Amino acid sequence: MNPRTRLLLVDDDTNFRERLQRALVARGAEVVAVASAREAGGVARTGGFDGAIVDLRLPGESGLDLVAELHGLKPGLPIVVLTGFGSIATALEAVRLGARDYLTKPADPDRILSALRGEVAFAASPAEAPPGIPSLDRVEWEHIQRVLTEAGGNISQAARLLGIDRRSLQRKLAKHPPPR
Amino acid sequence: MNPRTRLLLVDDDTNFRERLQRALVARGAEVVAVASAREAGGVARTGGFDGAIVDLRLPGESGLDLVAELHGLKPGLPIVVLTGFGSIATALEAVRLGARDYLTKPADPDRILSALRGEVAFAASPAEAPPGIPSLDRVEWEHIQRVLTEAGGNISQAARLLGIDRRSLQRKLAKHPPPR
DNA sequence: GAAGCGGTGCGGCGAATTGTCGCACCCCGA
DNA sequence: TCGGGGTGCGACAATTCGCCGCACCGCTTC
Repeated sequence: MNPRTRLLLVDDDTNFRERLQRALVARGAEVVAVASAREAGGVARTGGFDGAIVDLRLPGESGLDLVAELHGLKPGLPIVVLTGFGSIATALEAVRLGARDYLTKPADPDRILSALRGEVAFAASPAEAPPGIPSLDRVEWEHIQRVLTEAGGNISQAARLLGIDRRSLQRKLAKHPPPR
Repeated sequence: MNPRTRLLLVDDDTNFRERLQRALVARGAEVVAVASAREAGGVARTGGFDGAIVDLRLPGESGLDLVAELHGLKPGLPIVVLTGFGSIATALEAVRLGARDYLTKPADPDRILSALRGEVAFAASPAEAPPGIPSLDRVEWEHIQRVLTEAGGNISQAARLLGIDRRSLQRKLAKHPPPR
């Protein structure tokens, strides 16, 4: 990440995009941030980028298509896909289309950078890290966190998305600091 | 799937393995089923297989290692990875190691076969199928199903794994036919 | 500036769910 | 035949949830 890496950031969530852009710039990268696949296609054609960060849920065109497009433009380009809460199917699809890695959204900037560098970060140990079976509370908690992030921290909206009462969400958040 | 396809099935769960084997045989395949990575490595070396189905959580060696081994033995071999409840990270890792697809475990035999054939089944539409945000109930229910399968239908054990009371699990199962 | 709108925190209360204990029954290996 | 473990189910108290309502705030629009 040294000679002024140029990155293309594509995400329609303004807040998230700007925060991530700042974080990446702070780490020494040059970041071109756009909000749509259309814009991304345009600027990608102009400049030589060293990597791309693509949100999967984009207005209009799917991020998946953008991945394919970017990959076609410059086959070796490291692309990482970001998404609010991903499915295994779309993750595999993204990789098949040329993405290098696939991260879920409350994503650590350092994690993103190392993914772009190709450090899979996880394959360190040959044996799989046995995840154990997550408790019900655990799963619930993680899902709440994902949706909350997805909703941009908006509790009311998150509650609607989760199909529970806002009050209940508040209580869950208040009690549940870390279920484990 | 015509001229007597030979498949290698690797899963340590006897019940699940035999059920799946029967289902595959019923669909016209010849199936060699083994319970461990060690056995799998042995028989894989002997016979010409047309595909392999590998459980990720195997006793001792990880299914991931087995995937790599099988892939090394015969690079073109279609391998699908099965797992009780998978993570995106391990799914990507499995594909990197040579697996063709990655399915979570209450898996439809037909789905497995089409995955082996390379029909990604999902990539039909270029645009992503927007999964929407799963409700809390939905997520809970799906997780319960996974764990229940993992426990081989043993309600008491599943309840322990989920960290809830057996009685509660019973009630959830009784009420929740399909939360949606 | 004053509505109007949507978000947040919080109290309260009846209804629904959960945790727990107990009991009866079954299957299976010692 | 006994003991261990699984299953279904009833009962009851303890929680939690759904659903009001209220107060307060920031923002956009008249």
